[in-house]
Amino acid sequence: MALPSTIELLQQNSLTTLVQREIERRILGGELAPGSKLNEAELAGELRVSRGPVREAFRALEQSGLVRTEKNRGVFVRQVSLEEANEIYEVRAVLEGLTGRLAAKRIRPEQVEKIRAVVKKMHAVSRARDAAAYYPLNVQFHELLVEAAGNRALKANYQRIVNELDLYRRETISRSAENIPESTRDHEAIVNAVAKGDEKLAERLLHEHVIESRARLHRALAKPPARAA
Amino acid sequence: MALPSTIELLQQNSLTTLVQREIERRILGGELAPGSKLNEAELAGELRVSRGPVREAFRALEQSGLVRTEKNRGVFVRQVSLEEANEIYEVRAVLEGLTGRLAAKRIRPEQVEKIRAVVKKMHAVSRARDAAAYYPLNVQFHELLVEAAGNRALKANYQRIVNELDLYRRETISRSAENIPESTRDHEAIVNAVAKGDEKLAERLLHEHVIESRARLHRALAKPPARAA
DNA sequence: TTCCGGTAGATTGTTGACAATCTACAATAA
DNA sequence: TTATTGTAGATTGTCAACAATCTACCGGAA
Repeated sequence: MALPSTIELLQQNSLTTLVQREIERRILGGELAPGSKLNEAELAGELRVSRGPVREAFRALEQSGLVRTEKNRGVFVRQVSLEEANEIYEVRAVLEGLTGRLAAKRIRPEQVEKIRAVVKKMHAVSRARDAAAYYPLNVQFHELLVEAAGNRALKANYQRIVNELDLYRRETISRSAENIPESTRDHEAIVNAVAKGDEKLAERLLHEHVIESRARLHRALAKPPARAA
Repeated sequence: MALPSTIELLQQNSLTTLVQREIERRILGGELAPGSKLNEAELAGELRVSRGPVREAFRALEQSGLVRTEKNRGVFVRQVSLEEANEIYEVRAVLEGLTGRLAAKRIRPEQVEKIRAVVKKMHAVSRARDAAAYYPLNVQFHELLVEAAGNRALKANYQRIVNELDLYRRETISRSAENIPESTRDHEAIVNAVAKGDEKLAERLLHEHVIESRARLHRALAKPPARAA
C-alpha cells in the first residue's frame, strides 16, 4: 500500500488535531513569535485545508494558553509579561515539588538509569558551555521526571505551564550559558534524591531548583540593557 | 433600545464563547451526566446556531478537560475514574497549598471580611446539616481564597482542576452531610491563618484540608454499597 | 495642516451543503 | 439459531459561500 503513514494519520487524527499540532510546533519552535498575528485564510492555504479546522485548532490553542483571541480582530501568539512569568513560575515550583515527591516514591530502576544518562550528557555539554545543546536535555530531564511521577493530571498541568514559560523565554533572551554548571549540579542532586526515594528532599530540591531558575533568568535579564518591551 | 443586554453580549462574545459557557453550565450543573453523548446538530438546533460554533466550543471544552472526543464517533462528557480523581486531588492539594501561602502574604482586610462572612454562613448551615446549602459556600470559600492569592496562572489551573473533580463527584455521591462540621472547622482555622499572615501554616492547613477531603470522599464511598460503576 | 467622514479591500464570524464514516437492522447462508 | 453481509439512516468531518466587522486610505471642510 502507498503512504500507509499518511493514511493511518488521517484515520486516527482529524485535520483539526493535525493543524493544532503544527501551529503549536511553530510557536514553540520560534517560527511564530509572541504577539504575531495568525491569519486564518493564510494558514489554511499553507496547510491545504479549509478555515474550519484552523478555527477549531485556534480554540484549542487558546485554552492551552498559547494564543489569545480578540473578537473580530483575530488571534495572536500570546505574550507573557515578566509579571505573568513570575506568577507562572510560582505554580511551576509547586508542581515540580509534587513531581519530585511522587517520583521519589514510584520511580523504577530503568527510569532512574534513563535520567542519569541525561544528566551525564548534561555534564558533557556543561564542560563545553554549549547552551543550544543543553536546553533540550533540560526539557528531557524534567519530562522524564514527570513521567516517573505517574500522575496524569500533574503531567497535563505541567505541560501547559512549561509551554507558557517557553513563550516568555522566547520574548527575552533564550538561554544564557553561564548558569549551566550550577543547573547541572542541581539536576545531579535531584536525581540522587529521587533514586534514594527521599520524597521530602526531592520535593524541596525541585521546588528550589525552579525558584533558582527564575532568579537566574532575572539576573540574565538585568545584565544586558534588557531588550524586552 | 430593545434588548441592550443581548446586543452587547454578542458584540463582546462570539457565538462559540456563548455556546461553550452554556455547555459548561449544563455539565457542571448536572444536566449532562458524565459519559453522555453530545450531539452536534441537536445542540446547535437547541441553541439556534449552526454546527460551526458548537464544534469550536467542543474543542475548547476538550482542552479544559470537560469532554472527550472520539474521531467520527462524537464527543462525550468526560468520566473521571476513582484512580484519576486521586491523581487530581494530589495536584489540587499543592495548588491549594500555594493558594494559602500567597493569600496569607497578600490578602487585604476587606477580602478577609468577605471570607469570614462565608465561614459564618457555613456555621449556620452546618448546624442545620444542610448539605445542599453548604456546597456552594464551600466553592465560594476556595474561590475567594484563590482570588486573594493574586496569581492568574494559579487561578486558571485551579479552576480546571476543580471542574474535573466536580465531574468525579457527580458520578459518585454528590455531598454527604456528616462531614460538614469537620470541614467547617477546617475553614475556620484556614481563614485565621491567612488573616494572621502565617504563610507556612496556611499552606499546611490547606494542603491537609484537600487530602482530608479526599479521605472523607473515600469513606463516604465505602459506606453505602457504592453505586458507582 | 489637521480633523472628520466615507469608501474599498481585507479579515473574521456564521451558515448551509456535501463527503466520509459509523450504527442499526434486515436479509441471507451456514 | 447464529454469523455475516449489505444496505439505509444518522452523525461527524470538511468545505466554500455569504454576512458582519475592521483597517487603511482618500478627499473635503475647518
